[in-house]
Amino acid sequence: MRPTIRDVAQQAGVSIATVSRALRDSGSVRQDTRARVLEAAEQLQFTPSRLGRQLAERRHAANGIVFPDLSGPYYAEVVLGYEAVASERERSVLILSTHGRAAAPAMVEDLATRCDGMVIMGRTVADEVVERLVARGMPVVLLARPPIGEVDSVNADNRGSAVLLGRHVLERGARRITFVGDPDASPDVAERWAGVREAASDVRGVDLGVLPSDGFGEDAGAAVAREALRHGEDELPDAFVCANDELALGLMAELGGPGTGVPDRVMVTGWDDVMAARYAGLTTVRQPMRALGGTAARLLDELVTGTRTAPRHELLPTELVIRTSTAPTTK
Amino acid sequence: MRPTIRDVAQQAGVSIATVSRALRDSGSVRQDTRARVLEAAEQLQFTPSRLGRQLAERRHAANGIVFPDLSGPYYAEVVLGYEAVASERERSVLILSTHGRAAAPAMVEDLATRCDGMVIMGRTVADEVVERLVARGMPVVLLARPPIGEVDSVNADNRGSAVLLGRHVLERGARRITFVGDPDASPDVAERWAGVREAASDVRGVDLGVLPSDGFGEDAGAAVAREALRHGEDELPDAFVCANDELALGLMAELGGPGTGVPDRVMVTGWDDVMAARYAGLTTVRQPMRALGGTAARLLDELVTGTRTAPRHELLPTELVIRTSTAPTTK
DNA sequence: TTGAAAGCGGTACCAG
DNA sequence: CTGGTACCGCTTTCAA
Repeated sequence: MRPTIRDVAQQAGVSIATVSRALRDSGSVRQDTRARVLEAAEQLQFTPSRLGRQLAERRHAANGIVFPDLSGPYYAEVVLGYEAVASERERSVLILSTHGRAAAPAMVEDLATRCDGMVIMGRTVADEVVERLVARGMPVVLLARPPIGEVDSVNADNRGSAVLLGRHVLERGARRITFVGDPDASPDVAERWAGVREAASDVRGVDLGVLPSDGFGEDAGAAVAREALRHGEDELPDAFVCANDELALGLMAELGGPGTGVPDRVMVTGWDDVMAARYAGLTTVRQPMRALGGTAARLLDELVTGTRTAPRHELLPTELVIRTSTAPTTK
Repeated sequence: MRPTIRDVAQQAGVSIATVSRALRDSGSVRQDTRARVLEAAEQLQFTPSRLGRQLAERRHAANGIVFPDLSGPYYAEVVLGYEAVASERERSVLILSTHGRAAAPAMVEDLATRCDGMVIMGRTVADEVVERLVARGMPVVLLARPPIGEVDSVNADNRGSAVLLGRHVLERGARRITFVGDPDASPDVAERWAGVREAASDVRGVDLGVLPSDGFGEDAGAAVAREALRHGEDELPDAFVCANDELALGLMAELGGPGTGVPDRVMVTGWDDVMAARYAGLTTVRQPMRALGGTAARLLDELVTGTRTAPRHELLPTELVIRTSTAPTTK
């Protein structure tokens, strides 16, 4: 059995109160008493029980983070940024991936009982679930998800970058533009679609449509491409603006390269700037993923420690990365 | 203040013992009593305190996982596989990334006080740290790290795949082979290097060397390539066998493509099969990353629940993925 | 079937 | 400076 504070007290010939004080440098303890306690603790290899301490302090010293999935480079980087800041602040990190499971709300509620505050990402649980948590006093920060009332939020500037991206393809001469990806599937995607629409509205004669994909993987992109090609080349738009890089990469692979495909017959853009995007020459938008996670951790910490009460909504800048998939067409 | 079990007891007009029994379906409680309790709990929106429960049960119902970093697709997938299995088993997941910080041992020790068992990946902390934890009775599973005594371990078959990979480039005609990556930096890499050596030892006239890279990123690969080119083309080996895909991709980008670079002048191979590898046509080795995490979670669960005591060492199969970076040379 | 009470392992207040 | 002790919120044994 692991030694308890009582064992140490006995060994050192003092009370448990003194042991507690000596070990945590709180209150005042005479030098030699402290020394005796420390020695006893050392001898017994005593480590205070986290459980006992947590109960007494009524805090977990842990934060949660809920994300839909960890696949792809995006979420992993965000979680990493979160973990780095949280552990700097002496708080452990509990992760929960919902995978779009129906039980997600229950899982999130459960997680809430194990931490002092949590970050909730994107499309994981409904707003009602978030509101219930907040109502119960749980500090919450939303990440990659539009603000809900007074709840803190951290987002990349999807809208702004989408406008820039839209203008970019318009400048390159695209007039028939198809947005690929389901805006209803994620708040981020909805913002991107809105931004592209905004850019298009500044130019007349633009033919803009949306093509909901079946998911956001490469195969979904490939499927979209095949479907588009099936309708004949004349039906092809000038540019496919995709909701993320995987879609775009799948699409590009199917459409073919320079000369007869991308970018000469049709431009393609993505979002996220994954590593493969560089190798494929994909024009895309880079997000500060680490910073998104880090900022969320910081905001949450302020909430948990009570340093701040007024809600904050952070919008982090993104960067347009122009590559060959939108190179000036030579046709 | 959140309601406690006492509030519910009072509201329902029973003792806290009865509330506990009713809520957790343990012991026997009369139907109508149970109903009263449930109603009271509902009215008060009572959720049992995890802290109280954990202390009483003396368990955390949480598992930890320690990894060096979450960058790159590899660790993220492993963690995801781990989380999926753990949460299936009703155990929360605490993550800790050491980043190679000097404080890593302390962080791991700290994590150990917050969970019932933990998975320790690769090069995060020294064997002594692991042994100390195990000696103290903490269930531990090693992941992507060679077995230590009786401690459970889960690994991909690095050695075996490395042999296959080595034979592959030999078959393709390579005789001067350079292994890129520092075998001392990670047990996985050491195994891969050993496998390549083994393959080479079966053929005579092979000139095999190792070139430690400065890290495992694309820039490290690029640096290696530049250095190699600086020595003149005659000094170039027939094949660069890289410890991972990022290295290989950085290397390839610098060496140039078909005709004058890869694969005609020099072959390149990687490890991991990241998404970009497909687009770059990189021959590589695919690991069952999700399964690595999932298996570790399963083993750990057996240890924590006491279902199994005999140590196990799992070796998961990997798959050689041949692409154009080792295409038969035409020179 | 139910209640009283003894922990679980700490923290922190209050006397001395 | 130190000790005694009342919690923190729940689980579980023991009697009734």
